Amino acid sequence: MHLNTMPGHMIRRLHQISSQVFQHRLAAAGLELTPVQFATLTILDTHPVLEQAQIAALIAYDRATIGGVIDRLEQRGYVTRKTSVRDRRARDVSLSDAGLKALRQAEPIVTDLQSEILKNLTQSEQRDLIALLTKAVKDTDHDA
Amino acid sequence: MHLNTMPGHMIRRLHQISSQVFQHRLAAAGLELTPVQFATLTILDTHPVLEQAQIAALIAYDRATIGGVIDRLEQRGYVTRKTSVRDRRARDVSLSDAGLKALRQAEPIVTDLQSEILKNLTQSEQRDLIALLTKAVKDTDHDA
DNA sequence: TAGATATAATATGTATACATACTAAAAATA
DNA sequence: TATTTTTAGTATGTATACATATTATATCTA
Repeated sequence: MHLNTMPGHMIRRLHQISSQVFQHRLAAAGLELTPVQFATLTILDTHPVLEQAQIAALIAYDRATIGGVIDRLEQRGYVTRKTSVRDRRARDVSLSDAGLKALRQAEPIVTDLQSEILKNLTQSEQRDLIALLTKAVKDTDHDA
Repeated sequence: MHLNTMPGHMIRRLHQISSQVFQHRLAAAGLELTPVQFATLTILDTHPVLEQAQIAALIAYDRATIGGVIDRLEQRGYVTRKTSVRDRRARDVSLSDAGLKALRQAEPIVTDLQSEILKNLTQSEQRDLIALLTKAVKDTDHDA
């Protein structure tokens, strides 16, 4: 059994590299945002108010995990959370001014670091990989 | 900022799909092995004895994480661990009979599930993706 | 509309994943 | 060889990641 021929193994390793580059680059810029936290802030930037379940759906996440992510973002003052008037089970989450500021600081760094994740590939290969990843992830149903 | 054009985000999502397919397929077969546990057993299958640091290096892992993985594999009787005679800091890890048996049961399922992870891609696209992943992960130094 | 079903979020438990600090032991070097 | 540096593993703390169970609230349906 050769791990290096198994996409699952290679995907795990690239994900690992990706997370590390992200964390290190942001830390080097004095920011402390995880990839998931960044994704959450990004989604909230284009949707003024979202319930946690909607955030989970938009960035393809588990509801339980998102709860913790929002907890930490709220503690740091990056998002606000209040019970929805429409549905008292739901919590309306919004980006705060501080959250927007952090997001704007992070954006150029995150854009920049993408090519570092794929620095072993040529520009053309990077485009190919992104296209393949996009198609691979395209939502038919991997869960069915 | 569009998450869907960022390799980091797409890689995270594909990794997520990959982990879920792995977990569900193995559970459906009555086996409870995580991707990392499987990778560890696989490496030990081709190396009779390995120190934890060597395992970490071979499957590209953190030493602290591997410690926990080995703990759980040892608890379940899949590996044995004893202090190295050559270096009293190190622990020699080996596959047990039970571990080998679990590995042999898991192997065909894991081989099988790889194509399910990439089921949105054609055979040719799957090959292209694996080639690109291999090159992307190729060890120059992402950590430097 | 009452009872069944579904859903939003939380709580709990397990397993990565990694940084940092720590201990013990080995290796390097002055 | 004494001292410094490095290394192997563990401990601790934070943050995903997800399964399962629970609670509160909506929604569906008989």
